[in-house]
Amino acid sequence: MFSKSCKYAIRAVLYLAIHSDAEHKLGVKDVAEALDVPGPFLAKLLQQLSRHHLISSTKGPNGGFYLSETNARANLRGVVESIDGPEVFSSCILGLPVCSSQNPCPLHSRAQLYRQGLLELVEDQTIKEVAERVERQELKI
Amino acid sequence: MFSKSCKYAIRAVLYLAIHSDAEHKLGVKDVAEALDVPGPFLAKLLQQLSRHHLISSTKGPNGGFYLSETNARANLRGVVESIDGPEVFSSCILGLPVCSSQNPCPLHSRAQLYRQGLLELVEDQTIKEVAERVERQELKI
DNA sequence: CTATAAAAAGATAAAAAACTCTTTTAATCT
DNA sequence: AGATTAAAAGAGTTTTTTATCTTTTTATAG
Repeated sequence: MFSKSCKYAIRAVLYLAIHSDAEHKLGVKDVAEALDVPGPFLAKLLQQLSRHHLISSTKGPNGGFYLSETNARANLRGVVESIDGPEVFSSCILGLPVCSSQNPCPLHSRAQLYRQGLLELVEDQTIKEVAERVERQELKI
Repeated sequence: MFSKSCKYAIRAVLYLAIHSDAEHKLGVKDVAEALDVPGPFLAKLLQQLSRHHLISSTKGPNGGFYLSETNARANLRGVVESIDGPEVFSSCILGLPVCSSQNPCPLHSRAQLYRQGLLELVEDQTIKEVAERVERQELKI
């Protein structure tokens, strides 16, 4: 469903939500090791998220990545769209160039249901909320 | 969501459901041109589906691919599983190696909803039914 | 039984995604 | 100001997915 990159990105954002803030920034290495994902690759993803203002970062000593309060109040949709592109939520499930309610593919109407589920998945709770749930229930990222 | 291969496969199966039967077999080229997908690549996919008995084929003059009555009474789940693997319907949405109701990832419970939608999409109608709808409503494949 | 048509199989090539390494830039601390 | 730290940026490399080409097998028709 989501690309590998996107999965890494979501997990990294949740990790930052739990373990970082403006006073406690984390280096790429910290996050990469904690999540067991390739460091230099994750760096690229975090840079991309940072450029899109979905996470925050500063350079230099004591620099690193972190989630600002504002970042944490957003939901995961932006993260997904930033990495996999906005079309993951709208593109035709059969890959047809044109597919809409007007001109639907054979699976269009049913695909809407699953699409809705997907949107709710990333939209109906903030990153902070997900992160708090992870802490409360001691979930693994 | 589905790989490109899988999208081609679904469309090809629907095309066969509409335009072929045991007496009217189609060559790879016919299908590839009708769907505007790369011929040799589609050939591989059709061979794979044939090996898994999801579509039928015969060699030689007047040979080709077609859907038997039995093939057409199945649903699309087998097609998807044959190409993209069965795990598309069960693997963790965050890519975690272990993720279950016992040991859920942060998005697990909500992901179930979308997963359910996906399964219904491919399971709750037969290929024949989808194909008939395509004909009735003149849908594009 | 021979020629032919079409799928099956195998081997190869191109494109995209995933991953790595090196250099540059910008903060901070002494 | 100079040294240092860590992100940003750029330039590769590897792996996987997508696509192509060639040869082999098998069924049919003449």
